[in-house]
Amino acid sequence: MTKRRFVTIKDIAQQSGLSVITVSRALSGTGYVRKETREKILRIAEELGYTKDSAASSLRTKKTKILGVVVVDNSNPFYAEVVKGIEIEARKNGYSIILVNTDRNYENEVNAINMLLQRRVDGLIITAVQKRTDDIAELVKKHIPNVIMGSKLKGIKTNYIYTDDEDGGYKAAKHLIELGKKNILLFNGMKYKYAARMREKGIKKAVARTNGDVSLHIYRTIEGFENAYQSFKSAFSNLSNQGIAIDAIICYNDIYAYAVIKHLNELGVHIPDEIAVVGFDDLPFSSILNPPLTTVSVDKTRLGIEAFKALIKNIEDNTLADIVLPVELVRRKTT
Amino acid sequence: MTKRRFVTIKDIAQQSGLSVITVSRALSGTGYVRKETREKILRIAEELGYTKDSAASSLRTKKTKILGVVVVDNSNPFYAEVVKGIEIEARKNGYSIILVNTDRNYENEVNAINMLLQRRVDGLIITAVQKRTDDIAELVKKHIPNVIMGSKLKGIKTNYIYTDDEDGGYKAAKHLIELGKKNILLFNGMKYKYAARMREKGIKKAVARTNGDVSLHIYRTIEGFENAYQSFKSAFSNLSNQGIAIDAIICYNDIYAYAVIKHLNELGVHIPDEIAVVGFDDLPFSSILNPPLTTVSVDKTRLGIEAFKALIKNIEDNTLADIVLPVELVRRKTT
DNA sequence: TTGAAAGCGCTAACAT
DNA sequence: ATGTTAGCGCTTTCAA
Repeated sequence: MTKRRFVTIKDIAQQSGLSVITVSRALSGTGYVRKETREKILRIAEELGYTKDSAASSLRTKKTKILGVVVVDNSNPFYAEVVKGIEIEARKNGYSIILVNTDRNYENEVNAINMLLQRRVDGLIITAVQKRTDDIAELVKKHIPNVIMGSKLKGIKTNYIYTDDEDGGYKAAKHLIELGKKNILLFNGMKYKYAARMREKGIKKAVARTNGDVSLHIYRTIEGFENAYQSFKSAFSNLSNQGIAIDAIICYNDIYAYAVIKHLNELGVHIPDEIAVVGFDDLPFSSILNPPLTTVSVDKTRLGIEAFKALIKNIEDNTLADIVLPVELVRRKTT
Repeated sequence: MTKRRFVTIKDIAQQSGLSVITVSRALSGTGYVRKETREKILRIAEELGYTKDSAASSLRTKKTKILGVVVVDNSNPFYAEVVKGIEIEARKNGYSIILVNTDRNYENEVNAINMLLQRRVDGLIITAVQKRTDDIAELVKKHIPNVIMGSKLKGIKTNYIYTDDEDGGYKAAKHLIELGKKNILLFNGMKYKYAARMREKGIKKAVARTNGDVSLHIYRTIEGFENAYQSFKSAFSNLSNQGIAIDAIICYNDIYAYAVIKHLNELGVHIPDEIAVVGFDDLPFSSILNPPLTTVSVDKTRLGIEAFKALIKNIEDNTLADIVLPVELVRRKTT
C-alpha cells in the first residue's frame, strides 16, 4: 500500500509562515484576509497540491453536503431518470449523492437509512418500499430532513412529491372510453402501493361516469417484466374462460404494458383494434417500441429536480412540501 | 431549523461510567471488552439512540468506506446496470457509493474527480470521457486507487476493466458474413472511443478474411438516439446516392440500432431479409423490441461487480488488474 | 487583518 | 480488561 498523505492547511501554514486559521479563511473565503495574503496562500495551496478534507470540515460544521438517495432499483428506467435529475441538480448546488437500492425489500430500506444516518447526510430522498413504513416514521421523528417520492405514507407528516396518479388513471380510462371501449382490464400493481391505488381510483371514477356502460376488471401483479408476462398470461386466459372479451387494457406501468403486448402479439391479437393498451410512466423506450405505446407520461427528471429542491428548502427553512406533478396522456399507436 | 444533536460515545461513556475508549471498543468490536460491559454499553447506546458518526471515524482511520462512481450518464441503460452491479457489491461489503454523471464532458469529469478527492473516497470507478485523459493521469500519479471501465487509456498505468470489444466486432461481422451478406455498413461511434476502435478492428479482421468478397463501409456518429437517427438518415441516403446497396448494418450500440431500425421501417425496408441489423450491449429492451434485436451481449451487472472487486483488491494489496469480460452474440430476429 | 486555543467525534498507541 | 493521552484536519469562538 503506497503511503498517501494529503496536504493539510497546516502544511500551507508552515510553508507560508501564516497561521492555520488564516489559511482556512483564505481557502474557504470566509472572514477577512488581505488580498496579497490570500493570493499567496492560494498559490502555495496550488503548489503543494492541496485538497480540502471535507470529512474534517463536516465534523466541525455539522454539514456534509451529502444527500442520501434511496430507490428501489436504479436500473429501472423510471428511477434511473429520477436519480439523474437529482444528481444533476445536487451537483449544480454543491451536493453529492450517495445512492442506495432497496430492491423493494424493507430490511434493505432500514439498513440504507441507518447507513445514511451514520454518514450524517444532510437529508434523504426516498422512494419508500411501502410494505412497512415504521423506519420512515422514526426517521421523521429524528428530525432528519427527508422527502418521500412517489407515495404518501399514512400518518407520517413529512415532505412528499409524487405524480398525479389519480388524474393519470382518469385520463387513461377516459381516453379508452371515448374510443368506444367497453370492457377494460386494469392490469394493476399490488395494493400496498400508493400509485396503484390512486390510478385505480381515477380509472374507477371515469368508468363510473359511464353509468354501467363500461365494465372494469382488475388483476394485480408484482413488479418485473417476467412476472407481469406470466401473470398476464394466466389473467387473460382466466378472463377468456369466463367468456369476458376485453377490448382495452390499462397497465400499471410501461413494463407491464410491454409484457402485455408481447403476449397479445403471440396470440395474434391486433392492437389497438381488437385490444387497446395503455401504459404508465412513458419510459424512453416506449416511443421506440413497435408499436409505440400510448402511455401516461410524467417528467421523471423533473421529479428528481423538484425532490431535490423540496429537500433543500426543508433543510433551510423547515417548510413542508406536498408537491404533485401533472401527468399527460401521450397517445401513440396502441390505442 | 430543529436543533439536532446526535448522541456521541462520550454521552454513552458518561451514562455508563466507563471511558470513551471502552465504549468505542465495545461498539466497534475491536479489542477486549468484558461481555457484560459490552452488553451494558450496547444497551445504553440503544436506549440513547446512538448512531456512529462515520465522518469522525474516517478522520481518524483515513478510510471513508466510500467509493466514487463516475459515469457518463446513469440513465443510460448500460450504465444503469453497471452502477447497479457496483452498488449491490459495494453495499454487500460495507461500502457506499457517491454517484456522479459527466454527461461526456471533460470539465465535469475533472470536477467530479476533484470533488471525490475532497471527500476522501477510498477509490474511484470511472468510465472515462476519453476526449482528454490528463485528469486521470494525475489521479493515478496521486496514487488514488481507481479502475477505469470500458476503455484503455494510452500511457496510463492503472486498473482496467472492459469487455472484449474486438471479439464482439469479430463475432458480429462473422455472423453476417456467414449469412451471406456482402455489403456491411458499420455505423460506429466516434474514433476517440476505445470501444469503437476495438469493435472496428474486430469487424475489419472478419471482413479481411473474406478476401474482398465482402465490403465494409463506415460512418460514425455521436451518442444519443436522436443524433443516431438523423445521422443514419443522411448516411443511408448518401450510400444510396452512391449506388451502394447495403445488406447488413453493425451498430455501435443498441440505441444506434433502434434508430437504424426506426428509419429502415419508415423506408419499408424488410429486416433482416433486405438488411440485417446487429447491435452492441444487449440492453434489457432489446429482447422486447419488435423485432427483437440481434446484438453482442455483455453482462453489465457483472462488469460493475468485477470493477468493484478489482478496486478493492487494488486498495488492499496494490495489485493492478486488466480484466476483459467475454462477449456473446445473441441472435434474435434482426439477422 | 491575523492569531491562539479549543473542540467536533472518533480511534491508535501506549499505558495500567 | 480498561483507561490516558493525543491527534486526525478543519472551523468556531474569542483576542489582539
